[in-house]
Amino acid sequence: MAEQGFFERAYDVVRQIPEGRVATYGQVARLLGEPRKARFVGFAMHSSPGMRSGVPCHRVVFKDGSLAPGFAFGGPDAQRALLEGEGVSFLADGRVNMRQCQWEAGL
DNA sequence: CATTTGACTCTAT
DNA sequence: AATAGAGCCAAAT
Repeated sequence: MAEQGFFERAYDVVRQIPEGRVATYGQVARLLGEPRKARFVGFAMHSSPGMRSGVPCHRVVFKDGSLAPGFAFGGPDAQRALLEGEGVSFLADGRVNMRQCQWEAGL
């Protein structure tokens, strides 16, 4: 089963994100070996079947720890509640505490 | 087959 | 420090 596309590979990486942890689009893209395709990672999420397929797109955030305002699965507000439910820490700015919850592949 | 677009990121001002 | 603009590359039309 080779890669059916960049998207499928992106889902595979995002799917490996443990609970209570978040990853940036760029980081996921880097794990794929293509740090320049950060845009496609997010693009893949939008086009992806969603968490229904086991792709926790809500665990994927910007490098700043912020989300995609208006494009989140129901609003960044919902994502905050969801991540908090997984044990992710949040800042007063409404951004994920990357320093504490950014997923580190291979660690 | 060529053009447009897009959940990003970096660099410059 | 914050804001603005350009770059990137693959998939969809």
